[in-house]
Amino acid sequence: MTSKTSSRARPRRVATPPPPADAEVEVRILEAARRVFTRYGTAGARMQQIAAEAGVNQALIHYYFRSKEQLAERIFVEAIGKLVQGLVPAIAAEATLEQVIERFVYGYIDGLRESPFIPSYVLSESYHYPERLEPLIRRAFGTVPSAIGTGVLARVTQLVDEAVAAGRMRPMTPRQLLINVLAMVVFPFAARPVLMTIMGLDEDGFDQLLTERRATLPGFILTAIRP
Amino acid sequence: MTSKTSSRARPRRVATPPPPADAEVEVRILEAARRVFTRYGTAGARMQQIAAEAGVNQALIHYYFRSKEQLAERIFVEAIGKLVQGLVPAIAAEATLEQVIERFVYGYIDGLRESPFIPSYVLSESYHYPERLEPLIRRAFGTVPSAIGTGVLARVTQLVDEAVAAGRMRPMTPRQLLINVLAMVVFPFAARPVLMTIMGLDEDGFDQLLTERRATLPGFILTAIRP
DNA sequence: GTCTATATCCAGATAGAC
DNA sequence: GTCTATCTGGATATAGAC
Repeated sequence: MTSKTSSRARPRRVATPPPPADAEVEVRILEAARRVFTRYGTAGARMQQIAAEAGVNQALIHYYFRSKEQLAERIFVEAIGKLVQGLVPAIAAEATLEQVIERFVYGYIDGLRESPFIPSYVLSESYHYPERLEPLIRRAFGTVPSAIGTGVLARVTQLVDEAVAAGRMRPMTPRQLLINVLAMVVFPFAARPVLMTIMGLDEDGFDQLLTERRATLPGFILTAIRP
Repeated sequence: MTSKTSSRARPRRVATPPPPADAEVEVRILEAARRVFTRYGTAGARMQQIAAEAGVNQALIHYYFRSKEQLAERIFVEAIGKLVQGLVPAIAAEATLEQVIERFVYGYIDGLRESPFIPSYVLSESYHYPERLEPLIRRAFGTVPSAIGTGVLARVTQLVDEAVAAGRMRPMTPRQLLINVLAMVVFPFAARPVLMTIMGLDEDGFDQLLTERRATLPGFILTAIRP
């Protein structure tokens, strides 16, 4: 359906090494698309702006990526990947619940500070196109999306059971714990503009708030799960 | 600037009692607009769909609300109002920190369950049009936005000081506590589609999760602040 | 106030020269 | 591969009859 000698000018995307330096333009477009889509969302993004920021013209974007929709999907899948990648390794590590929580909080906050717009973008897109969510996640990870959740939850359950059995933790449903931790780490990023506005913070002020947060959040959570 | 005998056909909006039954169409449009804007966001919303859902034609929307932008602002301000209204009364009440937290969690979760899309909508719009946020909040409350935050924070500080002095709580910056509570209450709504997808939940399953959450969250928070 | 018809604009996408 | 020029559709907004 795609690899025939199509009469349309479309670059083949096959399992061969990428062209030497050819990729440069494509990369510039992708970077620009990342900026524009994450900032304005799929519906608000303009191909013209992507073209301008990439230093090319609109036609070239269509040459490389066919349509706005395909480009948008690509960026979204990428972003979802980033979000989940930060979650899984910390949780998979061989450690106690307390260590996992602490490492996750530190690691995820640090990771998000480097891409602070990802949470807002992903949540917003997921909300506006929920029906796309499942197939896109499936494409990103080659598995049913709920399998990710199930996998993570299974591991959290294991850690919780262990901690409860050892008397270090009071009983608690793993999924609520997971949501609590996720919420406290991700929410400040997702609500950033609102928090900045009602708290009267500028960029630096917000950054300080995050630093303070990183230092105090693990303690808060670990206290909350004590027996 | 608005009340002169303008030659343009635009309904006057003055401080007089609303017309008897005339308002019906306007209300239908507003309700439709609320549904469409909150669901698709300003950029994704279509005037045609609002017209269809209101059972009128596009021209009539422009007759009442002049432009898409003005209508969008109206809906957004309304939504912000709902979000903040749910926050302030619980916090203003004469009670201890523990009581305030418990009441707030119950009240806010219950409130959001009735308008479950408000958080996603407000966060998404705030992210995509951050520069509009301050004037809009100012218009909605007739005060500088940060005054809201400052007011809330002042009250939380008071409650925290009191609880710490009484030895019921370990020291903690009020703003981090506020963010923690807000995060845990709001995040599940804001991340609803993502959570449903990766946890493999349908509407009912998610509803159950919220019920479970309502029951367990106050305990989690109150444990976290213990000395 | 409410409608139909239409103007206007703008964005995504394509054609085709180089 | 990359460009300019252009097509086409769709969306907001207006004109004007009723």
